[in-house]
Formats: sequence, structure tokens, C-alpha cells
Amino acid sequence: MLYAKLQSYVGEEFLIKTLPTQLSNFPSSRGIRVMKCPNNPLIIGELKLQEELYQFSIIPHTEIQVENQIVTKETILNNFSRIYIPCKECRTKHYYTFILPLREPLKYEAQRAAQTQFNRVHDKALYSKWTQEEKEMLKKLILQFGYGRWNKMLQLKFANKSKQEIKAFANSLLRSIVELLVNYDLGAGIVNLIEENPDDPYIETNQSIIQYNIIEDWELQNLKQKLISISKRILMLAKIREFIKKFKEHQLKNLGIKDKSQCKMNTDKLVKWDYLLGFIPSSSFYSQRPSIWWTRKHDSDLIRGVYQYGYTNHLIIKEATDLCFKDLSTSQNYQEFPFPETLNKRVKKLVQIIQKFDGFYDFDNLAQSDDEEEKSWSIAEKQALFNLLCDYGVPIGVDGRQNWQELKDKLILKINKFDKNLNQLEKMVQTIRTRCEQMLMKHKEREFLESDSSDLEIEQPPSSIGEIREEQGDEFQISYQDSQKFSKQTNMLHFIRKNILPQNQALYQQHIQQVEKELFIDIPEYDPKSHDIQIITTLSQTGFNGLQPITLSNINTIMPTEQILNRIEQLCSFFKKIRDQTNIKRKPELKDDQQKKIKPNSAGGVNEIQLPYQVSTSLKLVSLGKIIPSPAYHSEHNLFPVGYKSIRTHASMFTKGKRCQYTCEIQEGSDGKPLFKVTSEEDVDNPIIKNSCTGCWVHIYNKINELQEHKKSKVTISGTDRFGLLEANVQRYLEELPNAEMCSKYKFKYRNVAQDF
DNA sequence: TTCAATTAGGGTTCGGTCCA
DNA sequence: TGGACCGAACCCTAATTGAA
Repeated sequence: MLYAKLQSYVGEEFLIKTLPTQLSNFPSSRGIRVMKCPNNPLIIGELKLQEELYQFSIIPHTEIQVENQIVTKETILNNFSRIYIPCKECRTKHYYTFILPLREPLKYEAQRAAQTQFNRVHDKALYSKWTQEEKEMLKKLILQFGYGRWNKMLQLKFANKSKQEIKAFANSLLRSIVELLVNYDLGAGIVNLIEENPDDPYIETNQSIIQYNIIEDWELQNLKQKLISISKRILMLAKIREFIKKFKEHQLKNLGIKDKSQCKMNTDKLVKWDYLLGFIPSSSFYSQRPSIWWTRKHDSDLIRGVYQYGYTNHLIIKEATDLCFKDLSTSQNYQEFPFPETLNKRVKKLVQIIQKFDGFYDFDNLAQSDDEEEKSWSIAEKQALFNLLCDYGVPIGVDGRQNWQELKDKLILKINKFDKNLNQLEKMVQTIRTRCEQMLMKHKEREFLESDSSDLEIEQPPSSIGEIREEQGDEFQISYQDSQKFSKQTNMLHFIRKNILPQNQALYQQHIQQVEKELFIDIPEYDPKSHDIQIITTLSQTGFNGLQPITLSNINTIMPTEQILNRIEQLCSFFKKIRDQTNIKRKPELKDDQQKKIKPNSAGGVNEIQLPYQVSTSLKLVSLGKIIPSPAYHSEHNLFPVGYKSIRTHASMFTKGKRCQYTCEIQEGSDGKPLFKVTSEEDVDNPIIKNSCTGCWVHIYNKINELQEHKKSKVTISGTDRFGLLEANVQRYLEELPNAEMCSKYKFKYRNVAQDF
């Protein structure tokens, strides 16, 4: 099966699927829908494939022209051929470009060919054995565990089935998905997953079943819109399966076990899962962590959890005894379990990271933690940062995000020459956090082993708990006690700032009566309503080290530091419990109704583009200009037509926070090179004229940067992007301009120019 | 060799759509 | 109505290319 795509010049797309692969099988009755015009119900064309050259010829039912020639049976359509379909009802011309599949569909095609070759026969006997419910269950399991987890499925739901029949039905499901998918790449990916032997039982797909007039099987018709995400998920789970499999094999090989069957023990217990993601550099994990305390250990347990307990089964993963998440709910460090959607996102992100290694996982090679980056920090700097974090935590800004600038400002007060940027700071904070987590984890493991060192031999020198030190060969060391303190205090501050103080202490106000009832304090006239907030706010502002005894408002009682800390700890664990119980959902952001998108004008062909043309919310194309076929007026990637004009809405150079319009123009320069001119609506008398588009915008960005409180040391910007020259639609139009084909350096993206000569 | 220009690609946010 | 998901848009940055 092949997919081809008809695309009009204004971006409408029509997908054609189910192209027959063999001419002899081409049924004369099966037409392919080419387009739909609002006045004319249908215009039908039939397409057939010429051998395997991916060239198509078209047999017209109506008068169809290609490149202004009437189509005959011999006409060969090439990539980007222009098809003209006249419509008697409409006055507008319909132009379509025929875009052939870009990738070689090797394996995909081979699969289909193999099916025909094996001449598979629908196993009616087996087919009737399965109920509709069982098929639905299989679908669910595949979406949770992925294709190929037959043992898991046998164990969970299909004790009375055989692996082979499960596989046969799973194959049928996957094939059905592919039949309905319009996305070629996804379809190919799914087909490549299918494992099938010639003598396996075979169940027909949906489409064929419909022909036999049998009931609709997988109820995919109702899921059409979800098909893309379903197939993406199946592919993702397959990736995880492959990854875990390779890891297990590698681990067992190291243990000298070549064949699983040789070992009667449960091999899972021998695998050291901690090394699962060990080969990936820490820097890959930094962004988008689900929570402040999230570390590599959580990442690898998340992947393992998904494999073991299924995708989206977060509650089970959270409680699972063999994963590290169960510790979160029991420990008193105010750590919240992330929302399901955050975890799903993380899983996807991790698979993306794993995928980059393309199957070459160097499990032996443990990535150094932060390598060069960490070396650039002096020990004194790291120590200062560590102390600051223990004391003050990471501040939270008004927007609810971590405020790294504030942390940096505070750090500068402690270190004279501090030259790191915010990104480096954030990474180092995470490094320190990871190290502390590792230390706590090691400690816990050792405690566990000392109490239960019976059956497994562990080659680790005995040592007393208090003396565990970092073993990374670094002079900056964090002791177990420091790690404990760090973890407790930073988490506490984070919890207070994130959950108790924001939104006018909403969470606190909601439960004030419960606080009064349940939390006792040994101070007469202590009023939780005002005094609790007073001490919590003070701690958040001063940090732990600067905390002094507080004079409680209105009652003039001095509360000693120790008692303050006890009370705050009490409050935090109280609210931690409340939070866990209520599982507060995120509020949706307010929607801005005014921001309505202006869709590109979809009528007419390229020559009839209606200017001005709103390309995106912040860019309007006013004029395309004229191509000058001189090398100075184009590059490999861009065309710079003289007279090109666009209007970009962007931050003002003069007023902070305001946006204004900039007119971008390309003019003919005196020295045979183009001039780039940007005029701000706030200063029309002084346009910025440079000999590169980036030059103009660097000037503007510098001005804007000067207005900011926290200035960047250097601005970087893509001028072609700001001019709109990188926009796909704009490029498409520019490529169609007269003389464009004479720009020798330019590589065309949308138009097949070689054909023009 | 250095610095600026340019490009590709990643991260984040937001709107739209479907569905329970 | 909210959750889940996708994709467009926007912004930023690392890497590459090109010119001085």
C-alpha cells in the first residue's frame, strides 16, 4: 500500500490512499477521490502505478490537464507535476501538485509483498473463538504495554489463550490501524513492528472483513481522530520494549548468563536497573523534569514502571514496591507526585532521548555527571551555592516558576566574581540535587543490605553508615547529613512557596479551621490565622540561617527560632497530607478571545495570491517583489527579491512591554547588493538600513535588550526569520516568482526546477 | 583566526479538536 | 466541561558557514 498526496498551492491537502501495487490487480471499479469542489460533488480520477518507479499515470474520467497538456494514458506524472482539473460549476481553476512519497518504503513494501506471497488465509475457526470483549481487552493491553508483550498479556488477562492466537489478533489490529491511517511514516512504522511467520494463524484486517460483510472488529472507525496518537503510542511502547530487552540482555551477559532458560531464578531480580539510563549524559535530562526533586533514578524507574505496569498506570507505578516512587509518599519531605499528564510527557521525552542513540546503547559506559560543565565551577563556588540552597532554596517568582535570576543575585553577594549564566546555575543546582539524592539513596540501600544481607552476595566493603562519602573523585563533597539537610530544607521551602503562600494563601485559608482544631501549639493567645502566615512568610523571605526569634503581631510574644521551625514543619506535613488527599488539579489558563487567528486565504492559485497576506499572527506579507537573478540577491537557502515587503509585530524598541509594527523591506543597493530596511512605526523617520536582514534585527534586539532589567550579554536572532523569509508559505510564493529558476545557488524546496529546463 | 551572519533545531506556550 | 493530545507559533541557542 502506498500513500500519495495531492496538495494545492494554497496548502489544501488531499490524501490518496490504497494505491494498488500491481497493475494486474488494479480493479477497474475502484476509483480514487481526487478533489471535492463545493459546487460539484466529485471529480474522479483513477491512478495506477507504473512498475516500481513511483511514477504515476492518470486515466482521466474528465478532461484533466497536466502542465497545460491534456492527459492521455501515456502521460507520466512526476513529483510536483501541476494537475489542472477543470470544473464546469466553478470559475476558479483548481491546481494541484502531486507529491510522491519522499522516503523509500522498503520494509513496508516488503511486508505487504510477503503477505501476498504467503497467500494468507483468514482463519475462520480461530476468528470465531474470540469474543468482541476479548478483542477490546487485547486492544487495551496493546495500548498499555505495547505490541509483542505476549507473556504479560497471557499472565494478566488471557490465561486461556495461546501466544500465537494473541499475536494473530494483534497483527490484525495493527494492520487495521494501518489501513485507516493517512500518515505514511506512522503507517510504515507500525507495519515494521508486525512479527509474523508463514505458519502463524492469520486473521483478516478490518477492511477485508468489511468486504466479507462481517462485523466491524476493532471499532477503529470511531477512533479515527485518535489513530495518530494510538499509533504513536504503540511505536513508543515498542521502543521501550526494545530498549529494556537490550538492557536486560546486556546485564545478563555481564553476569555470564547467555540463555535465559539456563537460569531458573527470575532474571529480573539480577538486573541492576539503576544503570538503565546510566549511559545518557545528565545534560539530556535537565529540562522539563516533572518535579523539583526529580532525578535520573526517577527517570529510569519511570521507564521501567511503564514497561512493567503499563503506560498511564501511574497509581500502580507510584505504589510499586520495586520502584523508587513509593518512598515519596511515606517520607516526610513534602514531595508531591507529578500529575499523570506530566508523567506521560516525561515518558515521551525519555523515549525521544533514547531514540537519539538509534539502538546503540553503551550500557557499560556510564556518563560522567556533568563533565566539563561541572569542572568550570570552583569548589568555593559550589560550596557557596550549596550553602545558599540549604538556607534559602530556589526562589519562586510571581509567575510561579523558579526565579533563577534572584538566586544568582543572592549568590553574587557571596562570591566576588561570579560569571556563570542562569542556565549554568540551573544545571549546577540540579547536579547538587542529584548528588544529594544519590547519597540518600546509597545510604538507604546500605541500611537495607545491612539488615537483610542473607541471600545475595554483594561485593561492597562494609563501612559504617555515617562515613559514606561521595565517590566521584571530586574535592567538593556532600556528606550524608548535609544531603539530608539539603533535601529537607529545600523541599520545605519549595512546598511553602509553591503551595501555601501563593494565591493569597488559598490552601491555608481553606483549611484554617482544621489547623486550629488539629495542630496544637504551646503559646497562649497564638492565633493560627495570622501568626502561622507570619512565621511562614518570614521563613520564605529570610531563609533558614537568617531566621531570628519573631515577635508575634498583636500579642507581643517572642517566639523562639526552634519553636518556629517545629511549627512550620508541623504545618508543612499537615498541608502535605491535605494536598495528597485532594489532588488539586491545575487551573486552566484564561483564554484570550481577542487572539483570533487569521487563516491564509485559501482561494485561488499562486498567481492569484491576495495581498496583503496574513502569514501568521505577527507577520503580514505586503509585497513579494521581483527576483533579480544576480548571486547577491539569493543564497542557498533564501531568495531576496527587490521590493519584498512584510510587516512584523514585535516588542517595541522604546517602551518596555509594548508591541509595535516593523515594516521590513528589501531594496536594490547601489553596489549590486541588496539593502535591508526595517522601519519602526514609532520612528518612521529613522529606518534601520543594513546589508543583511539579520543586521537590522540585531540592532532592534539590542535596543530592546537595553530596556530590560536583566540584560543579556549578547543577543542572537535570525533576521531571515524576522523578515518572514523562512516561512514555508512565503518561500512557496517566492519560488514561483518569474526568474526564480535563474537563481543558480538557490536550492528549491517546493518547486521542481530541474524540470523547467 | 576571529567574529558576525545564518541556519537548524529544541523548548515552551497556546489554541483547536475530540471525547468521555 | 475538563482531560488528553496535536500542531502552530514563538523564542532562544548551538552549530555551521562565510567574510574580514
